[in-house]
Amino acid sequence: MGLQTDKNYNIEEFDRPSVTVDVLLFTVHQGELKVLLIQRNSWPFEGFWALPGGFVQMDESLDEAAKRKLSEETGMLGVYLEQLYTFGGPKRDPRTRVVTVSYFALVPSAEVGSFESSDIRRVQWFGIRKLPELAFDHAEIIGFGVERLRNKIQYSSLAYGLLPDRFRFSDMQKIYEVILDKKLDKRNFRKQMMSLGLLEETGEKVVEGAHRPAMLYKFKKRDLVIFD
Amino acid sequence: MGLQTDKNYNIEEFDRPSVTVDVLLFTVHQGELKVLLIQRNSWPFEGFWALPGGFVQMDESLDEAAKRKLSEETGMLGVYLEQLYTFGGPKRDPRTRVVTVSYFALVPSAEVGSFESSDIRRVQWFGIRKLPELAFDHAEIIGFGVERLRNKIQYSSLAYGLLPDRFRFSDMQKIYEVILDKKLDKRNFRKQMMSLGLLEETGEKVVEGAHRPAMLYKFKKRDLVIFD
DNA sequence: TGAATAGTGTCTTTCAGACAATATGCC
DNA sequence: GGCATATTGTCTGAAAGACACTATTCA
Repeated sequence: MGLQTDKNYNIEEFDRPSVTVDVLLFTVHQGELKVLLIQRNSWPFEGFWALPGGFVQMDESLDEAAKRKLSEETGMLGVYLEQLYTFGGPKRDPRTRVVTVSYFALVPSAEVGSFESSDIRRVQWFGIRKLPELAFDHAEIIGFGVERLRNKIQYSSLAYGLLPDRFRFSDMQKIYEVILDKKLDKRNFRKQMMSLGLLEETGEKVVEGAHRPAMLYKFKKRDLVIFD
Repeated sequence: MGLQTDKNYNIEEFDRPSVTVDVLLFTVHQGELKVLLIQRNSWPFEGFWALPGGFVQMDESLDEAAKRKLSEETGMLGVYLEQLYTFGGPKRDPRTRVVTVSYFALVPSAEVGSFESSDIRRVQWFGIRKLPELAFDHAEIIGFGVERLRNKIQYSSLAYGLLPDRFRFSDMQKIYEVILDKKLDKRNFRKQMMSLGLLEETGEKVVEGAHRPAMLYKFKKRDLVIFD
């Protein structure tokens, strides 16, 4: 999938790069870490999948641009966004020089499938081990984001963004196991999480199936420090 | 120091931001954490101090731009650079929209004073507690960089960039103490550093003054993983 | 009562932090 | 010998990791 070129496009016509934002939206669903992608419907990389994103407008901050693009392209609102890294190799976009500021976001599994796209392009979640053909350097960006996710989850209450308001301890443990790609010990995991002092019991229980019901927990405050 | 404006400058003439790089060059010198600044000699913020940096050219990567700018403005070569964060508020530069990708670099104290500027502007090190009036949002960028420095030093062999080839344990300890802004215990510090397995004795000793000479140490490999 | 998941405690090892005495060289 | 810095080890408390049994519900 070599880069395409277009003779009608004069790269010298512009003396400054374009600036875009790209958003890595992660979730854990059905035991897999997934990222949201959008299928491109125009050159370049027509038909390839890409991260939601687009040009930064002159009167909005980078954070605002990321929030806006995520909302426009996926319908997601109120998602916590964090700047990840800026990619700016001179050849990463065949149209012109494009510098992209990547962002990183997390949503609970329940949101999967709840987005509404404002245009005809397809929007879909992909397991990070089963990615389709990706446009631009988006494979690299996703790799970078996954790496960051793995690092951060160990030192922050990052899982907050991936869980619904109320959840079972086993739900939370599964999320950690999927991201870290290893089994964790139930007792040690509970000890660690509780020692952070961020969780509280709700008193509610989930009765489902032929086994002891699970207590539901929630994070103590809405204004948590989600990332370090 | 409100933002200045220039009626001759038509902000609407451009539909895309300019992209710059700014380099935070840190060192520890005489018991202080210092950052290198350059005095501006033109509008805007004429006479104010600013981080070395400038526009990214169309055919160079962001990393290359940072390296080039550092070299052009300070004469420093072969310095390890790491991308820090991208600042892109719509009002941060009164000329036009400017998105700046900040970089982070470290040099040993011995390099202080050894730079040569290729133009007339003044280049000078400032202790981070004694900063002059800064241009743009550079105070914020420096604050961000110092924060990152403090965080990283605890989990990486970051001090490598701040030390000369051979150094005493007490040199290294002083650097940690300055950055973390607290006294450390000699014995515990030595234990921790040695347990990383990155240091080795050189066999050389420094004889200077009326006391026991200190052994010189060095980092084991040139191709260290300097940052996590 | 068997199947399935929830929930709990102890022991060991490891790491961080507090803490003080001896070693070496110069004057 | 006195001074200045270098070098070294032990103890304690906290946290991480290994490890197995009991509890609850439903079929």
